[in-house]
Parts: sequence; structure tokens; C-alpha cells
Amino acid sequence: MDYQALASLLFPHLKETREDYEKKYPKRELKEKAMVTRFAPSPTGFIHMGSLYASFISYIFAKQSGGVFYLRIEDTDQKREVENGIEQIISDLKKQDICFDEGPGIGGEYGPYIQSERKEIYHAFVYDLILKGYAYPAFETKEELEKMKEIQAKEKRRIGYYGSYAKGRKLSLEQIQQHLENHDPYVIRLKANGSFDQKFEFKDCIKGRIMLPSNDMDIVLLKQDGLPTYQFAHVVDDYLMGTTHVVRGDEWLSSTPIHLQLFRMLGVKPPKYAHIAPLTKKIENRVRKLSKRYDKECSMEYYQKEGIPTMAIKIYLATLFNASFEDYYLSNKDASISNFTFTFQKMGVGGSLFDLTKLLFLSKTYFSRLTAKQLYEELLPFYQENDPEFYQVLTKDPSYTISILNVERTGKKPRKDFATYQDIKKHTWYMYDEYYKQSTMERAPILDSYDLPLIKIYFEKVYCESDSKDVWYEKLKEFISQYDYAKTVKEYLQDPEQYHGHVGTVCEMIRVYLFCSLETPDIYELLQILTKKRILDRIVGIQKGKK
RNA sequence: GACCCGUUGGUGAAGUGGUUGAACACGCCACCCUCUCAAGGUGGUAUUCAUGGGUUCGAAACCCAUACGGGUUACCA
Repeated sequence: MDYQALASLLFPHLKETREDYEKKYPKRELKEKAMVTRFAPSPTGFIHMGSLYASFISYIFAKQSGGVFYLRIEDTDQKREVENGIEQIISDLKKQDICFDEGPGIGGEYGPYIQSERKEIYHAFVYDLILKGYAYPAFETKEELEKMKEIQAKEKRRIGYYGSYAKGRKLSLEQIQQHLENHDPYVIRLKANGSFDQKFEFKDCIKGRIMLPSNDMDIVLLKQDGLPTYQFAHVVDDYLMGTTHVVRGDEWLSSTPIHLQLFRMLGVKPPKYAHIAPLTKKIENRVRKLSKRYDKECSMEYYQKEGIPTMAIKIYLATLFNASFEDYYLSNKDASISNFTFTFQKMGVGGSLFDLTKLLFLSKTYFSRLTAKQLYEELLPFYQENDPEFYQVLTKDPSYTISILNVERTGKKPRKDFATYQDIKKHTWYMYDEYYKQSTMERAPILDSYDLPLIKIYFEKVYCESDSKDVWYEKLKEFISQYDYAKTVKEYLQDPEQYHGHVGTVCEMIRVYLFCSLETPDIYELLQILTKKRILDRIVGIQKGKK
């Protein structure tokens, strides 16, 4: 076969050659250990947890090695493409705070970063493979291929286009020419040079040594529409774009021999592969991959609606990635993802169950480490978008809101009662008169045994805003003991008959009357923030309401 | 069917042949602290590393088989 003639026959109008492209995209000049990684999604909709996980890992490695992280859009299957798919991906990444150095929209030296715009590049490389005798056109129709598979299944042979089934291999130049003149549709296939019985070994960064049969399938390189398949686009792009590490789902593991074979045929060094196991979910003892369609916690939208901070997701993914990150994070108050050294070795090989409870725990820890001001600034966008009414209330007096967020935050053991932005409203609404007024009477769990006049007297006559916490507490106990309430719970329990209740009972009344809730943080701090005037206003309000 | 990969408590896991009588963390339970809650503290939570064989003085770790789970076997990625 005259490969030169074949190549010219198939690509008569090729403008640039493989060599031209190699000149155009020279090797990257980076530090020795710098890693070049990428996130290469198809524009088929929202980014989900699984792809976020993969992109997060890639991003981390590029950053911690001083390398490059880029975004490449794999839109070679135009049937699956979704409208605004690319914009969606870019905005999702932005929301998750993952910035790429190169990619659609921001450009870069190695673009275009959208595969459908790289058609000529793939053609140049196919041309090159044809010249070397590693690729050829095949004219089978879908029906013919289906029939072939049926026969193979019936005869219990391996299914696929290989060996003697690869009829296209045997076509002469004249036959090919004839097909082309008839305008028969065709694909370009790889002329595989492996054998199924021949095992070969490669090293995966995560899974270690892997033995697989070498590839003997004449897979499709270029589809009928002239666009490449994933297999081929991956090899060409990651070569030209200088990717050093390909992080992808382990569903790709079995096709790695194809990719390595292609790199060898092109005579270039392949990237290192890191195949990550999928995030899974257990449903009635069945484990399955986290699914975009069925699992709410798979979509980023869920986290935005719930108000789970991006950082919490990242911290959780980081612990899944390298479990030792969790130890580091929990034992260091100033821990940050960028200061921790992640490795592929420390990553688990099996699929992990996605644990929302643990994510929320980490989220609580994250929130507890923010200053009140930081927290304030972080939660504003959430309420602005999801609860404009509360947003108005929050921002009316920022320093007031910050003082509320600061309750029991500055000590050695800050409170951990916020796991989501939503929790903040749940735990602070009663500090805002707008909300307090609406719900005092309906929502507050006021019991008949409560003594409003007593509380009123206390605040009018005894309570003093300038008292320290200790003085405040002592004075409170002293006061209630005059009205047959025990100063301590212990005292009360020794002789319950003798008392109406104890200091806890009184605190409960204050809580319910002033904060409409049985559960609040430290009362002293809340009273301080509320001020005596507003305390009395609230009490008078309840009295009026009763009448 | 064939070919791969995986399997340590409810969960994430540490562990690479000998202080492992299996760390640490989440969850759960109990107690302590305490004006409630949230935290925090202390302890409990795997008759033992999917099962069965082997190798070895010694195995969760190495080998083999089986079971189970996952993946691939597309002109989808």
C-alpha cells in the first residue's frame, strides 16, 4: 500500500501538518516537577460532585507543584451537547472557586480549548498516522457492524472490530478510491498493533501496577462527521497541550492500553495517568455511583440552595482525596488546603461512599473558625439570592449583625451550631425585632407556669447592662432566691417541694419570653446585644399581647 | 460471556510481614461539664481486616481460588 497516496487521497486539502502544529505549540517551559493538569468535561449540563472531585484534584496538583491547570471542552459528540453547556461549566467552576489558567474565554498559548474548533489539528495527526501505516479508512455501515457483533456474540468470540473482522484493513487503494468516488461515508480507524493474549503493564498513579491485554481493536479515530472520538482527541490534545498528569474516572482504565498505544505510534511520551474511583452511595445495601439524576447531593445546585459553603465541600473532598488531610485540618486552626501536601499515593483505590453528615460536620468546623466579620461577608450573597427579606434585616445594621454572629465565637471553644447559611437564620432570627414581633405569641413555647411579672421586675429593678457576666449571674441568683427559686439545680433537687424552680427555670423563662426559643446561646451575651431598653420593650409587648 | 479494578466497624480510613490486644475522624450510645442548646471532656461501639486454602517461626498485609461490588467490551465521553 502506498500510504502517501492514501493520505493525500483522504486529506487533499490539509493546510498544516503535524510538524507545523508541533512548532506552533512548543513544549512548555516549566519547573522540573511542575504538573500540567486539566479538567476536560463534555458540555452536557451542570457540573456534578464526581466531576468536581476530579477537577479539584487536578487543580490542587497543578497549584501545589507550580504548574498549570487548564479547562478543555470535549464537545466531539454533538448529539449530547446542551445549550449554553460551556457557559454553564465555566460558571459552575467559578462558583466552586476553581480557577483555570487557560481555557475557553480566557485563552492561552495552547488553544483553542474547545475540541470542535480543533478539527484540522486532529486531521493533521490522522494524516501522520496514515503515512506511517497506523490508520486507514473503513466503510462499514452501522448495520454491517451490528451484524458482525451479532455473529461474534453467537460464536462466543470477543466483540469488536479487530483481527480478521477488520475488513477495512484489506481494502486496496483502488477500492478505497472507488468508495470515495461513490461518496460512501467512512470513518478512520486505528490499525492496532497489539494482541489480546499479550499482556502489558503500566503504572497508574493511584492504583499502582496494572496488567492489561494490549490493544488489538481497530477503534475509530475520526468519526463520519470528521470529528475525533474521545480516544483520539485525548491523545492529540494532551500531547500538544503538554499535560503531564491525566486525572480521570476509573471507567477509563480499561481503555488506557489504547491511549498508550496511540502515544507510542505518534512517538511521544504519554502523560501519567491517575484513575480515581467513583463517589458512591448506598441504597438499601446496594452501592452505586453517585448519580446526577437520582441523588440530590450530586448536584451543586443542592449545596447552593441549602447554603452549604463551597469551602466545606472542598474540605470534604480534600479529606476524601487524602484522609490525612482531615487530621491536619482538625488539629490546626489555621489549616488551609493550599498548605497541605497531597499525594496520589495517599488516595484510596476503592470507591468511597459520599457522606453528607461528615461534610456538614466539617462545614460546622469551618464556620466556627471564621471571624464574625468574615462570616457576615460570606453569608450575604446567599441571603441576597435566596431570602431578600432577611438580607434586608441583616444588612440594616451590619455591626449589630456581626455582634450577634460573634456570640461565643471568640473563646477557645467557639460554638459550632452553623453548618449551613440557612442555619444562621434559624439561630438568630429572634434577635431582630421584625421577626421577633411577628412570632412571639404564636411560636414561643410559653408555659402557664412562667412568671412574666417576675421577669419584668428582674429586668426593671435588678438587671444592669454594665455588670460583668459573673456579677450578672450572681445578682440573678440572688434575686430569684427571694422568690422561692433555688440558686442551683443541685439545691433544687435536694428539696424540689420547697421551690417553684431553679435558676435554670428562670433562664428558660427569659429565653422563651425574649428569644421565643428553648435553645439559645449564652443568655448574658444575647441580653447585652439586645440592650435593656429593647428587653423591656419586648416584655411590655408580651403583656399587651396577653391582654 | 470475556477482560480489568476493588473488598479493613454504620461511614471515611491508618496500615507495605513482627509494641495491631487494628490508629485517627464522622456517626451512634453513656457519663462529665452546664441556665437551655451547640460545643468541649471521658469512656463505649470490629470476639478481627469478604470467605476458604496456602507461603512463613509469624499475615489485615505475600500467593491462589471463590463470593460480592464496580468498570470496560459505542462512529458517548
